[in-house]
Amino acid sequence: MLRFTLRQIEYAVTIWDHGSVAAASTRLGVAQPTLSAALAKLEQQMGLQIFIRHHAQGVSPSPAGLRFLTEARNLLSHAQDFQRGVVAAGSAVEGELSLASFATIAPAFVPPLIKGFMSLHPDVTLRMAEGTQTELYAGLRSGLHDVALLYAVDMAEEFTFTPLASLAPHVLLPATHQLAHLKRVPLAALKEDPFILLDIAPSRTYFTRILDSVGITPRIAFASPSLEVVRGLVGQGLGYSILITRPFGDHAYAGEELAVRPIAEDVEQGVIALAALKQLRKTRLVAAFESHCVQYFNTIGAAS
Amino acid sequence: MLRFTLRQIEYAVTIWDHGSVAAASTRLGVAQPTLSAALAKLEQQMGLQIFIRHHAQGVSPSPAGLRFLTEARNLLSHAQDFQRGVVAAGSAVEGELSLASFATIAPAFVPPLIKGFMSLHPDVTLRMAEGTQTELYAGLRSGLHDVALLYAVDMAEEFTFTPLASLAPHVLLPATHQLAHLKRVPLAALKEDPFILLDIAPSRTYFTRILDSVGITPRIAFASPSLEVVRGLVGQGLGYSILITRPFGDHAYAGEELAVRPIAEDVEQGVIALAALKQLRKTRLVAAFESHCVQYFNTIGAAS
DNA sequence: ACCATTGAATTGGTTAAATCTATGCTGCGC
DNA sequence: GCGCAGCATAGATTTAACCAATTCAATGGT
Repeated sequence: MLRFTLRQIEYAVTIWDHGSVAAASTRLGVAQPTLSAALAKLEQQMGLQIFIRHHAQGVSPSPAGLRFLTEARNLLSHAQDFQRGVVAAGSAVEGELSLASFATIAPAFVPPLIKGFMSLHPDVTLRMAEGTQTELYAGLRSGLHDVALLYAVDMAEEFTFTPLASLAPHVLLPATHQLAHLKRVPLAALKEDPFILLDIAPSRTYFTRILDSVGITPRIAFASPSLEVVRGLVGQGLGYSILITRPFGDHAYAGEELAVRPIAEDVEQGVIALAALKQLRKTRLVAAFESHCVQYFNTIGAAS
Repeated sequence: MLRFTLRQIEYAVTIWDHGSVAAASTRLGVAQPTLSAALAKLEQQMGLQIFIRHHAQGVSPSPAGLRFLTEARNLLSHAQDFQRGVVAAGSAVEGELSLASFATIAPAFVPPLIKGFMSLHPDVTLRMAEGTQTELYAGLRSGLHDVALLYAVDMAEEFTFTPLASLAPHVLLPATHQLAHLKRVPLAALKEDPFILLDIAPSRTYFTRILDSVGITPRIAFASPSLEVVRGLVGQGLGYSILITRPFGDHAYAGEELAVRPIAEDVEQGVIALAALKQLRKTRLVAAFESHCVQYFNTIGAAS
């Protein structure tokens, strides 16, 4: 158990600096007896006499007290530095921000987002992570991440969601497909085609829900958790797919040309949101990042 | 003003270590609501949420809280180290001891004293100083020295004195003096000789008091604050002196032979004592040094 | 030699803080 | 769904911090 308080240390060091209890009391804004009693108690708890009292001439440190006070001042500085750091972390936009992002969202949006944010707030260190929706939620719950960039589905009560953008899914066809010449492809026309599923939670349920909404029960030929593998399979002519994420250049990894077409039907859009734990009080840093995200997605006009 | 207490820090770190308020409360020996309230207050004062509460599953640090706790643990360790140091300084025989000594006492007694003490307590650092009686008293009063080795004269109420040895003064004559052949020299026989005075406070008053006690008003031919100068003057045949300190080999600096003789009359002895400030609570180190001094002077049989 | 001044300690009473016991509330596992 | 685990709240009590007024001791000026 600690036998002293920081306040006692602060008092003792101030008395040392002023060479007098009375002078220190005005400096600290407390009454002189308060200091006198606090000092006496500190000395008693430490079992060490710190000051020699000179009647009507203040006090001066004893030899042992001098060593005590020197170390005490170190400790006090440490405490003050600590507080400065904490106050800064809570009130200024600086420190460390842990951002997690859904795997298919990350490549397109995270780089420009953090570039913009870092240029606004150069003192911020960003820590990044990717994962499935389940991992992101677990990470928020456990305090691993401050915020997560994800699709606004499976939204539990315990999180707050700030909608950032609404993205339309598109149909992905081999360039050689007979419907590839259409500006907009009706899903109904693909009813009999083999379907290639991007199989990550929650994308899996989202895409099947879309097909269900237009009355299609897909014939799932392949399923892969990798976006690029799905695109490659489509490129090989093995079926069609529905995706939201659209990498630059409509070619698969191996180079096969792909046809990317809007869906003719009116289907549910994918809403990208920034999620955070509801019970967690927002730091200024998190608030700043959140508003930067909103502003960024407004700028690129992704919200439809 | 500091916005936290060491106790709050201690509580927060313990909660972190146990991952639970309840577990930490049993560990700390306080009730669970105490911790709950203390934590809530700390978070409020810091303007920062430190822990995420998981219902029925304890708590875990938030991202910002983790940084807070890491720094907080540092501060706590610092405080604990500090306390360990202070407790050790108060209770163990180690640390620093500031010893002042009267100039004519120092050369003969301080070296063997500190040699013996250091071999008993190797962890002690000794700081030494010399001075006149006035300077020694001032040094004790101001906290410059823990203890002072001096003659027990001018003993003010504010000091404690531990008598260590009682030393008889001796007469110092030129070897060629007509009384030099006597085993014991009566001061009365020197009534008309010129007197050479060691002129340091309080030696001056001590020696004149001795002469006064045997009915002599000395004819002071010379006075010097230096022991070796006095001995040299006697060696030159310029008079006699009375001294307590007796360097090895009865020769002056320049080599003249001196006759050192006991005083025939019964005169006041010089009492060497260890003085300390009465109002200053003794540390264990000071007490150990004091008893070592007593024991050392007993051993050499200097107390008569 | 006296007296005013300075500065620490003491006293008594008040307010704020820390802590306790008892109880309520909420999600998790069986 | 029901019990259990674990944090939060409420009310009461003890403890600590603080202040105003006073006392006491030593210094310095007249």
